[in-house]
Amino acid sequence: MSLEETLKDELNPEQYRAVTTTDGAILIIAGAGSGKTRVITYRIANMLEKGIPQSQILALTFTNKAAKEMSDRIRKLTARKLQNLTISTFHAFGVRILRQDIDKLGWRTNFSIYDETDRNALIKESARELDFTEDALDLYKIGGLFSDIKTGRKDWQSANDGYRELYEAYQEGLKLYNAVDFDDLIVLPIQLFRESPETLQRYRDRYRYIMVDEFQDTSHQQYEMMRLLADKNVAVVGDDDQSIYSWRGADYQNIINFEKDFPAVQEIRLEQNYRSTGTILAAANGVIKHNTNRKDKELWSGNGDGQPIELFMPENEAAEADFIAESILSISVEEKRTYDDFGVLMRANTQSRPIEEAFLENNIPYVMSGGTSFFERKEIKDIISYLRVIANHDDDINLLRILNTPRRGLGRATVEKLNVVADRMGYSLWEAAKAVLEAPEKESKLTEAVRVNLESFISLIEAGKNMLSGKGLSKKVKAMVDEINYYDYLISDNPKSEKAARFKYMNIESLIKSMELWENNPEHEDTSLYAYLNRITLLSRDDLDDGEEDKGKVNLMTVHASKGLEFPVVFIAGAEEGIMPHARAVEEGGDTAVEEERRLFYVAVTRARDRLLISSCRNRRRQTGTAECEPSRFLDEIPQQLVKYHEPSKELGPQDAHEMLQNMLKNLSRPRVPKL
DNA sequence: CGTCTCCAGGTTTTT
DNA sequence: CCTGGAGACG
Repeated sequence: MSLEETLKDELNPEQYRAVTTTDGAILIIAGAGSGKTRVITYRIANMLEKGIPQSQILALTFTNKAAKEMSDRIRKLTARKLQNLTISTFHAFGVRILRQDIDKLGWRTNFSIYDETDRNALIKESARELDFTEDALDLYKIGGLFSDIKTGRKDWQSANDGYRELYEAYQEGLKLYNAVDFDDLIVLPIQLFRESPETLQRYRDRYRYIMVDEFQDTSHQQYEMMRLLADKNVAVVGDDDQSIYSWRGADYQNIINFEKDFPAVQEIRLEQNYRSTGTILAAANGVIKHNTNRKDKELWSGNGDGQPIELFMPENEAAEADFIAESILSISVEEKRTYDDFGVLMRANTQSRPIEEAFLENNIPYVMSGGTSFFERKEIKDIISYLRVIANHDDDINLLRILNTPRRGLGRATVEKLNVVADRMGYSLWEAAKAVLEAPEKESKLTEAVRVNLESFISLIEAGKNMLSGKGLSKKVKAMVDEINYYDYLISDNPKSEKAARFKYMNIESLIKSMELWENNPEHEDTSLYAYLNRITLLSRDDLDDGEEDKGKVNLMTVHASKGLEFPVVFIAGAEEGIMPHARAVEEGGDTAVEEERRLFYVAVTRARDRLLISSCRNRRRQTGTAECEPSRFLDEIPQQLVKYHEPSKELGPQDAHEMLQNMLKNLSRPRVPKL
């Protein structure tokens, strides 16, 4: 069947129009489950089929996961190699631009990208230099303020002016260390485009067709970046009801801006839901209509009613976790489902622990996506820091991190000495270290031991230049990890538990493993250290390329991470006041925040295809002990006839439940994990 | 001068 | 639980 026939066959009239309208500006309002991903992928496949070169197409997404999913699907659909097609997150696209052209803004192209941890370290460092009083330092708040300032969400006002000097020091630090932060990945390309029209024109000439997914989640800055790039063929896809990133600057008013900036825009609305049962959809509609500030629309479904939504009220989070594990085991048998048919959604990463424990106990394979990123782990950050410093010697923040990790006798006093030189000369620490070592003995004032240690550190980093080009990055990294005796360091650093040390070492091994997979993937042409680092900073753990390993496992994730995904069976864990809506959001943001929390709940509900199970604990452990919980207000907004309540099964303690499960397991013939 | 040990405090969501 | 900081110790 030709693609044309496939399109006619598989798409409804609106979808068909969205797919085949390739020229001009298009706004696609796509409700949950309305086949949005399908429309986007078919649209791109169709463009390729029509002979538009891959290189002219740019698709911008919000998460790496979405980008990956999109290119996987297009690859399947077209059976082509997609070497020149650009499907990327806004941030990754920003990196790409900066890697090419950041020299025009005064950085060097081997710049480092600072994540939250690095940024905090830099703020702390800057504060120290300015003699900021320690108690005035709430890094969380200051980081947020700096981000708001940088992206133009806030101006300096009397209330904030106290931090102005610190902000300027922070900015100077970034430049001195040849580093940029996450906001810069969007802000600097815009600045570049403004200051260098030729550069902008180059990109405009190249990307003739632009598409933006999850448009409701774009920030003003991201919108601006898109607007500058877009010539006339630009399609944006979004759903105001699924806008859940306003805390990060997302503003679905961009939809209105879009209509203003591209007056000839055609609007296409996709309101038929293909995903969920009528019951689930009715619940979702019932909830979302409590929001006042939205485009009025109602999704409809041709699917049957399906089963009622099931609501459980477990005693506490451990019982909740047991309930989820138990249900997965029984449903997978009764309905012959594989583990990857299940999605377990939660509001916050903190909820994952008991659930993971229950999965482990019951031998349920699972993947946890998002969450404390793999790359935030100390041991991983340490190794990556080495790589960053090898790529960019002037990266003080990462240099400070590894200078004495593992211990090599270069402590506070040495750093202080180097800092003095660095400050006086306007050097980075690396330059300062080199200068101090080259200076005559008297000048340097370093003890002989320190001198030797510093020299060997420097030659270690310089030896790393063999990673900059050529092949076998993973091998070289492994050799370096051995060379610095990182495993011994882990053991001495975790004296209580050799197990912990080994676990951390295994994390490093899986990092190296993923590196190996990455460099052996024929689609990745550039496998230099730079290319690797570019990619890594913007990734979270679930983006790690571990091949097919994640297939056939239960999906555990935050609601935020679940956007754009669907599962035949969905659990929503922790549907309690204080969690959903989150107490913090209610405190800080009032009604608007509750509306966003409601959209979040709406997103969670609409992930489900066939079955939706919601649990609301009656008690939950807090830092300070156990607190009683009330069911989430959103539960009351689900029409009651759709819900089947389950009384808490008090008599069945964890012990009994465990026994019951063991019995069940014995009776099962093994292969529940699907063959790949 | 560097390292070790103990203690407090912390997490909403992500690039 | 895990990280980071302060202060004691070698």
